[in-house]
Amino acid sequence: MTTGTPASTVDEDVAVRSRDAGNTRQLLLRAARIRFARDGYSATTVRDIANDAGVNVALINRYFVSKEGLFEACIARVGEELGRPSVGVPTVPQILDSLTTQLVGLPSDQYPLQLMLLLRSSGDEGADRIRRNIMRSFAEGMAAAAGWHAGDPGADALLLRAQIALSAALGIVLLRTSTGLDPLSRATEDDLRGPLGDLLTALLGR
Amino acid sequence: MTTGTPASTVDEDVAVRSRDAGNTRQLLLRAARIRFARDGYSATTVRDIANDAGVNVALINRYFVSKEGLFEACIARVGEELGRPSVGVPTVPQILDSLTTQLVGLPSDQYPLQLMLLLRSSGDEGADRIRRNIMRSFAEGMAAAAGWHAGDPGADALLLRAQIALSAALGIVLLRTSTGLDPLSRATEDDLRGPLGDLLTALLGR
DNA sequence: TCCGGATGTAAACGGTTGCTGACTTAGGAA
DNA sequence: TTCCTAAGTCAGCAACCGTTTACATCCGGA
Repeated sequence: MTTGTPASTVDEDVAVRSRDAGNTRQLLLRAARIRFARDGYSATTVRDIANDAGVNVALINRYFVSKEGLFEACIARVGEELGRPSVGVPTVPQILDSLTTQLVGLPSDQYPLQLMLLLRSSGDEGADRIRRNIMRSFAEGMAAAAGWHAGDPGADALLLRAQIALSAALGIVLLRTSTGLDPLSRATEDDLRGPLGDLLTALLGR
Repeated sequence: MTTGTPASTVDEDVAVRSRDAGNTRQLLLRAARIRFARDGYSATTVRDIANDAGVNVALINRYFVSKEGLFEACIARVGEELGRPSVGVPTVPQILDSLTTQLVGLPSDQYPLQLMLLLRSSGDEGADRIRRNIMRSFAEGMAAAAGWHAGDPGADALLLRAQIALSAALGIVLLRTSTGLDPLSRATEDDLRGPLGDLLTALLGR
């Protein structure tokens, strides 16, 4: 059952040196991201990842210590790429824009890898802590658009609403990718923007 | 890593006959539901389930053919219990009520098992089809509250909104149970009703 | 009372898992 | 050219996976 659909063996980066530790690390990371995001942690085997990356299995343990370590590196990379802080407090429409694009996936990838990875858990405390921190800051960014600011006492209600909005986004990603539920799974970015806009303003205000 | 926290070995039903196929089937189903819901399909082992149920492992294959078969039986039971058709078309407030209670879990269970199971996939086509059908009819029930009725041409937008509402509910369940994200994970039914009500009316109208 | 099917048990099967250690090989520094 | 280290290979381990098989045991109907 394991192998399944290969995650489109990564073969970009022409003119690579034949022996380049940094490059093989990247190859492993890219392949692992896709596998973990698409199939989940425990359904993914290290041999699958190594095959997709075109790399020997043992190198996973060399460069990432363990399967857990590789997963944690994937999650951490999501934190870096998703956590690029936009200068200043974003507005609700800005949040809507970035969310909808993240939600259908960047055109370069065929999956919204970042958000899909956020849905996955390995059960390991290290990776889960990173994941939680990403979500926390993500939600705080959304709450800030509604007037919330850090350390604000008694404003849990606003933070809760932002976290609910985040839940909705992740739920949409999950149902779009892991079920064939129509019209949701076939909906385009434009189809989603309207309902999602209503959802956001209802939770966070105009 | 597998065994983990035991899923509170099921020991209800006093005065059971010592050898009762129907009863052991139920024991296996209850234990499996908790494991699958809490840990996911591939992270759950048949030995875990059998231990929790206090039953020999081989009986899983006897009564459910395979691990897949057991999972499919769990999903099907969700369909039965969740799909109890309320007479007539529900109103949005009624949907809100049933959704919030389902969302925090029935007081008898410590988890919202029904919705958590809906989040899980085994990759098997049989179980996934059942899952999809449950979600479809669930979303159609919600859309009906907003005036949608089956076969309505061009009303995909309304069905899409209902499916987004369902996504939101499932996303909330996922984040509440699989991450320690506060205040969301500690929110009570009352805390959730307000934001969730706004969300529903924004998507489906009053 | 006896028997036969239903129910439960124990052990093992082949395959897969993550991981390791001993090894070869490439490629730059001397 | 030589040599040493980083990078990659290979075979295999021990544990675990889902499943099967052969066997024990119970219990209701004859």
